[in-house]
Amino acid sequence: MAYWLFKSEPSTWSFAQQVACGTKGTHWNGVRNHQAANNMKAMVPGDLGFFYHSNEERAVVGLVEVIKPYYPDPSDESGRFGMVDIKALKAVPNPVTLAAIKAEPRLADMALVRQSRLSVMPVNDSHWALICKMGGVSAK
DNA sequence: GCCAACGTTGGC
DNA sequence: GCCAACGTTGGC
Repeated sequence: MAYWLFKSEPSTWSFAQQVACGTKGTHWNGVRNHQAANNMKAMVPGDLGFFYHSNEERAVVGLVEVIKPYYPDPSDESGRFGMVDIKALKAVPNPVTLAAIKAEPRLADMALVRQSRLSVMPVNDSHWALICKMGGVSAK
C-alpha cells in the first residue's frame, strides 16, 4: 500500500467537487509534468492519497483512494501524459495546513515542503500516519 | 501582486 | 547540446 498527495487549486477543482462525484470518482487529468506523471504511473488501485488545496487555502482537506491505474489523458494532444482515477473517501475534520506541516520537524523532508511546485507526490508511511493524526482522521 | 523555483522552448 | 528567454505554479 502506497500513499500519495494530490494538489489542486480549490477554485479549479475542490475536494467538495470530488466528494460530489461519489464512489465512481473522476479522472485526475491535466498533469503536464513528468515527475508528477511518473508518480501516477506507480499508483495501483487501493492506494490512498491526501487531497491538498493549494494557493488560497494551503491545507490537506481530505482523503482519496486510487480506483484506476495510469492510462492516457485524452486532453493531452501530445499523447505524452496520462492520468489515474480517484474517489473521495472522507474529509479531514481538522485540515492540516501547510504552516502546521512546516512547523512539524518530522515533516520537514516532505516533497510538499521541498518541491512546492510538484502537484502529485509520494507520501511515506510515517508522514501519512502523522498527518492523519494531526487532522483527526483515521488512517484508513 | 510579487517573486522564487523550475520546466519548456527555441536560437545558435 | 548549451543556455537564455519565457511561462507557469504556488507560497507569501
